[in-house]
Amino acid sequence: MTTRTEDQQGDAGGERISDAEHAVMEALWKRSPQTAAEVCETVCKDRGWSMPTVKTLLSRLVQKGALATQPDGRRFLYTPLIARSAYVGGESRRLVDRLFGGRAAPLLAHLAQEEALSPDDIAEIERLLQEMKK
Amino acid sequence: MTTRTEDQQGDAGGERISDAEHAVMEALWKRSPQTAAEVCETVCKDRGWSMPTVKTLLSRLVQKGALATQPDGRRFLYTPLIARSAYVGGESRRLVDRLFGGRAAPLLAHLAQEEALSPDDIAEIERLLQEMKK
DNA sequence: CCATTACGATTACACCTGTAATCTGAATAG
DNA sequence: CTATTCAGATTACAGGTGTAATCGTAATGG
Repeated sequence: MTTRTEDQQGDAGGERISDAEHAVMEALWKRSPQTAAEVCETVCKDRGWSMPTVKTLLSRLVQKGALATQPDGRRFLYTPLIARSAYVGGESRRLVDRLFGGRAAPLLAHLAQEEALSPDDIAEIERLLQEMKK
Repeated sequence: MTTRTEDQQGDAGGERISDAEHAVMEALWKRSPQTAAEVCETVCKDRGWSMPTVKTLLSRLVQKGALATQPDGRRFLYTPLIARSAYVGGESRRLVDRLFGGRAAPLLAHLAQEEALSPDDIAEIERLLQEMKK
């Protein structure tokens, strides 16, 4: 059973994580726990956000069960509840299911056509395949 | 330059195509041109939609520049303006950029871990890589 | 003890999306 | 010529998303 109909990108809570929220998650996957201010430090630059925006996103992520909060005096420390690999795996599967009927090979073909594959990528993929076959 | 900052999934119009809209596009990529009724024939079953829903999606897609209309008596014939390969390529690139820093190899690794790669897939990917190296 | 700060919580609000019902005008049946 | 039908257009409306301002409260400086 390679194709899975039900989507479920990260389990924990099962709620979908939006694009903006994802940026916040990335910051916390890179390092955690962090305070809201620290997260902002990381993402506000890149995305042109202000603190309130980050606060909102953090709250929504907590609601969605994607982050845990741990009180630290007057503030919160935020920690991811879903692993990056779970999220990434889920999103990848979603794409492959939606666009390629669940088959990864056509995806690779497209990436190749789009020149998204460098020679290094090709070498690395071959290495991966070798390992997989073992 | 493997990583592209600007997103641009299908060019024509540049507007993003939503999930529901994508289902309609698929029907028209499979065969075109088609009338709204014909499209509904294809998708209403699968998605549990009614005609009005399909009409709305078709209209939005026309607005977004993803579909062309060609009057046929009282009704319209709809034809995709963006190629499926362009859409699929764009979406794939978006995912790879967003989650894997633009590198395809880690994506493959994840698909492998998630067991989304069958032995057939692996064989086919190897074949693709061989061709690419030529 | 009081004024200011620094947080998280609440509220805001416009746009997008999913999902339709209703309107309007033209073709067609009688 | 008129009533019905059928197509696209307009409107609807709740929930999600991006992006924030404001509120309430607890700590902190003086």
